[in-house]
Amino acid sequence: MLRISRLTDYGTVILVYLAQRGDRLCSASDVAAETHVALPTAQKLLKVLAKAGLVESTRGSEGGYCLARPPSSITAAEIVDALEGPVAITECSTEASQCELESMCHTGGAWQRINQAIRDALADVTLDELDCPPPAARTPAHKTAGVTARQQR
Amino acid sequence: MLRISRLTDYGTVILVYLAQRGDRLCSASDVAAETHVALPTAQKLLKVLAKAGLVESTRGSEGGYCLARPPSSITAAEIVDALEGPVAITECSTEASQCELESMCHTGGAWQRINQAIRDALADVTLDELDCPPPAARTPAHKTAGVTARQQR
DNA sequence: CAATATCGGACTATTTTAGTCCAATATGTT
DNA sequence: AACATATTGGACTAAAATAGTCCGATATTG
Repeated sequence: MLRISRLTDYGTVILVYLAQRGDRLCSASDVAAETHVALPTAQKLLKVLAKAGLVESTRGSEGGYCLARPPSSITAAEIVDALEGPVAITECSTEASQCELESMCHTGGAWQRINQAIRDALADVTLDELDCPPPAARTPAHKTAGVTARQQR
Repeated sequence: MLRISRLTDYGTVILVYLAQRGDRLCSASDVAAETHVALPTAQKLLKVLAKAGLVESTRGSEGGYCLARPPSSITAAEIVDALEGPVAITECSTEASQCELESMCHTGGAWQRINQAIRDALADVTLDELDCPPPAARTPAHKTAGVTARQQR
């Protein structure tokens, strides 16, 4: 259905939470408790985010995670890239793969354009914008105004 | 990885082929042979596309499929909608679902905006634009210029 | 009436995604 | 120095979405 994975969704919530905490370190347990993401899942996500360089980790007692950069410099595109790999609408956008079977593959350029447009849209939103529902302005004409779902398990 | 499903990819190829054929009827076997999509899969896709109103079907001997509307009036958004349901980046964009757990769901408005941007990008591309690599103009600055992959089975 | 082709649904297999767990390592405290 | 706490890394299982297949029914043409 052309959606981001649940893990990416959870990961975003976690990042938003870390953004709210500022520079203070948060253990994985803290994050899980506050965001209502299952602990093992939160641990997994924090590991991935750390490897991607979006959060920094401190080991040992009193250790924990915090954002590696200010929230205004982290974009949705980076988050998606970190959690589910580079955006690639069509299959061959990433790998060479066995295409061009007799050059009958007429679809191509346009999907690349769409892909780029999506990337642009993602790059345009930063973490601090994800923090809170829009400041009453922006684009108020949305039909399905429900808030993002999130379930415990 | 935020990609369209393979079926949607195949479906697009099929629609492009039908567009090239103009008003002439094509049997599912024809389509499968020409597009190199497995026959049962092509049948399935054509059924879905017919139900969505993108193609018209004629039964009986000498029957087949053809586009229901001119290619310039069919957008990528419609194709995606038909083949994998409405675009909904986040889980609750579609159903009410059990969200707002203690109103700690701060992520919301921004994803809706991203979702809308993606829809706009999809709505901006029509079937005849998907037909062929871009007419040398548009946005020539794309890095990954590979053509979309498609494999037999 | 026979041949061809869509229609509609059910069904299986495959792949991707979620989620869990455990041993190892690092840091601070007693 | 030893212990408690917390990250790290990888492997592993379970669940769900996606792909792909098949069959009987229906409609149309010759």
